[in-house]
This record gives sequence, C-alpha cells and structure tokens, in this order.
Amino acid sequence: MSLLVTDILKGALDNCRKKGLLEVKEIPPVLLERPKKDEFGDYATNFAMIIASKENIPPRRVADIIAGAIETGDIVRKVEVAGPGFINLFMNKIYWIRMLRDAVSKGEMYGKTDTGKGKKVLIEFISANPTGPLHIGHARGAVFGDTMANILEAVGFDVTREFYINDAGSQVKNLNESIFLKRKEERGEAVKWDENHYRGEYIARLAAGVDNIKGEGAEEIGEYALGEILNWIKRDLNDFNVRFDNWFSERGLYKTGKVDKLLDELRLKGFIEERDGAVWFRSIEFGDDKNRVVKRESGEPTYFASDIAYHYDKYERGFDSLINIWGADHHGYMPRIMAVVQALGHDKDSLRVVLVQMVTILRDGKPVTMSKRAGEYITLRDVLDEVGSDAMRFFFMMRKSDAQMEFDLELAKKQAPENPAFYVQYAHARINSIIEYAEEKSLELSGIRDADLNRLELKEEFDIIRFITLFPEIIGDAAQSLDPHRITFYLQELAGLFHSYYNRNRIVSDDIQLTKARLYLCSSIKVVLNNGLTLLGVSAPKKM
RNA sequence: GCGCCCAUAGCUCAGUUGGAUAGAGCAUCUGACUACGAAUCAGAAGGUCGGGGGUUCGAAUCCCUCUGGGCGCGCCA
Repeated sequence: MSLLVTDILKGALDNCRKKGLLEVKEIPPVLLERPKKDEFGDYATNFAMIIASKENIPPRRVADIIAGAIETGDIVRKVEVAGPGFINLFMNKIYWIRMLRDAVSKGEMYGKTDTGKGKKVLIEFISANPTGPLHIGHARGAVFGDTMANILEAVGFDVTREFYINDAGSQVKNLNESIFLKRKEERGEAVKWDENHYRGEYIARLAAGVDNIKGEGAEEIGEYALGEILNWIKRDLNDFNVRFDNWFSERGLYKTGKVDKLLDELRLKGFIEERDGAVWFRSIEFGDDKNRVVKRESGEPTYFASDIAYHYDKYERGFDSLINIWGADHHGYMPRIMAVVQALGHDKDSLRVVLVQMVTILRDGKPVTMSKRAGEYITLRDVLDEVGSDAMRFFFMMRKSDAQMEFDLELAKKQAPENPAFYVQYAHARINSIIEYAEEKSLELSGIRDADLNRLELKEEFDIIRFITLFPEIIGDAAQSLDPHRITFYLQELAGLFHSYYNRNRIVSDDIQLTKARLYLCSSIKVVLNNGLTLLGVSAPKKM
C-alpha cells in the first residue's frame, strides 16, 4: 500500500521534469523510510539527496523543488523538507483509516504479497546424517528453514522444502559397526570402540531392536537402523511443526547413475583432473583455495561427488533459486559448492547459503556441556519435551542466524512476561478475550465492520495503525534478506503497543460507537499477531 | 599460519542494508487493579556502538588494521 506513496513521489518528480525544474537523467528507486520520530513525518525519503549528488545541485534545493510539486489534499496533509534534504510526508487521518480497513478486510491474507511472482525456490535444510537423533543445532536450522519457507511463500514464491538424506558413505558404515559392537559388548565380548563410532544411548536402543528383524547381515541391519532413525527424525520434526515437501535420498543419486554422469559432464568441461590416483574437481578455478577430491584412490566417491549431482538435480527440476541452510561449522564447504554452481553454468547468485551459528543451552544460567566422544548431546527432542514447540521456535527466531546464541531453558519455560514468546501469545489471547466479552455484553456490538473509525483519535491509536501498516514491509524485508527474526521482533513490539494501549484506555465502554471503533483496531492487531505467529510456526492461542 | 562469523546499556540482544538526538527485554529502584485477562502497564536509571585509522554532506552500518571470543582448514559428512 505504501506503493501509493511512492507513486505520489514519482509523480511529483515527473512533474518537476516536465516543467524543466529538474533535469534528472535517471530516477533512482524511491526508498521510503518510516521515521522513528513523529516530527519527521509518516514517510520520509532521501532520494532528493541521491539525485543531488548525481546532478551536482545542493540537496536542500532539490528537496525543496520536489516537495513543492507534491500535491496535498485527502491523502497527504503536509510536506516538509528537513535536515540535509529529507522530504517528510505527513499523511491525513483518512489515509490511515483506509489502511486499517485494508488490513482487517484482508484477514489471514494481510501481509502477503505476490512479489515472488510464483518463482520456484528450493530451500534445503537440516539434511542431517541419519545416524542419530536430531540435536539442538539441527533444531535451530529446522526452525530457520521452516520459518523462512513460510515467509517466502507469503511473498509469493513457489517454495519446496527439502531434506537431503545423507544415507550413503562412511557415516552409515560407522553406524552399522557401532550397532554390531554394541551387540557384542552386550553379549559380554570385549570390543574396541574408536572415535568414528557412535556412542549415544540410542545405539543400545537400535541394537536391542535388531533381534526383531529378519536376517542379521550388515545390509539388513543397516536398512533397519536407517529406517528407524529416519522415523525418529520425522516424528521429532512433526511434533516441532516443521514440514517438508520432499525427502531426497543421497543413495538414490548413485542408484540412478547420476553421480558418474555428472562427473563425466564436468570432465568434458575440463573441470576434472586426476592426480595421486584420485579424481579431483578443479574448484580452484572458481576461487576455492584448493581442488577437491570427488573420487578417492580406492575408487569410492566422496560426499562432495554426490553433492555435485544433487545440486545439478535441483536445477534440473526447474528451481532457479536455491537456498541451503547449513550449520556454521560447514562454512569451509561453501567455496566448493559455489564453484559447482558456476561450473554447472549457473549464476552464483542462484544459490544462497545461510550459515546458522551454534547454540549453547543454558540451564540455571550455566552452559550445558556436550561431549561428542561420549555421544552425549542435547537432542531436539529433549528441549522440545521440556519447553514445548511454541517457545522453542520463538526463541530460535529471536536471533539473527549469523550470531551464536544462548538458549535459556528456564526462561523459555516461564509462563511470565519476561518470556517474550508468552508475552506475544498473551496479547493475542487477551484481545480475543476482550472481543468475546464485548459480544456477550452487547448484541449491538456483533458487527464491528461498520464501525465509524473516525472515532479513533488518540495518538497511540494511530501509532498502532501505522505500525500495523508496516507488517507487509517487514515480511518483504525478512524475505529479501533471509532474516526471519525480524518478524519476531516486530511482533514483540506490536504486542507491547497493544498492552500499553489497553492499560491506558478502556476498550469496551458505554459509548457503543467508540467501543466498536476500538474493537476494530484491536481486531487488526489480532489479525497481525495471528498472521505473524503463523509465519513463525507458533500457535496464536485464544485462551491460555 | 590461512579463512568465515561475532563484539552495541550490568545481562541477553535489535538496529529497516549509509540517514536525523543509538533502541528493546531482563535485572535494579519508584509507582498503578472494587470495570474489558496485573500472565499487564507507567516512570527512573543505565552507552567512548571492542581500540585506532580511512571513505563522505552523514558511519553502529562500508574499507584497512589491531585486540578478544567462536568455528573451520580431510581422499570425513
């Protein structure tokens, strides 16, 4: 809707050009800001300053000329030039009331746009080895990926969520061995564990289950264990409200011969070389600091080899925009995968890799230690059972992906205002309760659609409306910069505005018309809280 | 040694991609319920944006450098 405002500015600029007041060879994109301070208006733009620097005219003068060409009336109340050359627009009440009606009438659709134009996007996340339960680091990636996918869908992309199952390679072999060893150990035989083996308690669980399967060959046990673990993973994710459209098997790439096919293709393009008995991909040609092995001396392909085929397959399926979400410890892998993208003939911007940083779990204010060697790590399931999906998801979305985070178990569990997840959900429940109260109290209130919104006149009411109108922009920003945490912060602020408004003002009163208008405003807040929480995969409870 | 990420209030963190006087929450003090959910709100206090240079009308934001922390640097995944 702020498009309307950009149109006004563009129109003014056009006028200046026609009248010969400004030359303006090229119109810069009009970036609208929402100033924090009231004195700077409802919308502000700095584009007069941008033009000025290109045309060599003092910025204030350019701003004055453009400002003079902006028509005031129903929509724009006042135009001011301020500071070094900002153009500040002050909007009329009628404009805000229209925006408010727009939000409420759109309901669940409010905030959604079609800027993505149905473009196909593949978002790959978690992609854990199916050699054990998901841990807390996976949980952060899971929330990030799922939320990001929700956001991209909201702005009109055709999103596919994919889990790449690393069910080939040596890790799986290690898993099988671990189960074998565990069984031996339980029979009282002496066994020798090495650092490649998995030692978590779930190995015992798997070992115990082996008795129930047919055959005890390595293959049968491997199949059984992978299937079992994958089921755990799926169940955890389901309870965590994380959805996938596709589970893509690494082994499938070998079965269909795609890995060899791709290596041949790259060989034809001259990106493959043989050295020291191994086969290498010349990633160095695309800025990697060394070439990478795709086939070992033993003839076995590496993980990287199948990953090449995997990414080729993504493009082949018609996705021209790929997003990979990785744990930050994989950052060293990035140059080689970017090299693959380019070697396959794609623009390097077509793949965006988001590195999600590490998580430290705090209990009683102290970090919980994990020992990979002893197989001790905190699983997604542990935390899910302890704090619940809503708080867990909300907490993970309170940090930007590239910052390490601390996850405070006690805080997440607290049913109190210092728990931000609770605070936002509470605002939603509270509004719901007020609306119910009003409906019970008076039948006349049943329809708030025809409320006379001119009855809204408090500054804080219009602050809320302005903030509501920000929502679509926030989603757009989050989508563009792959920063889902912006939604979380926005919701906290909106909840705060509401709580404050509620405490200062009576919503339901004897003044029926005013009550209706205020309920209308509250319902808009409810719409946005609901839509925002839904994007985060967090419930918007009517009661708590 | 090389590379990536981080450093903002006592603590945990935002900061709309270079804008105007740097913001929240928690913790700490002081206040507010015989009316719609006090699971809430109002107020106070809290800062050399890690240090130092540079780029320009303008820097927490971009560049260089130093310091401190995390993570990588395999014919593992």
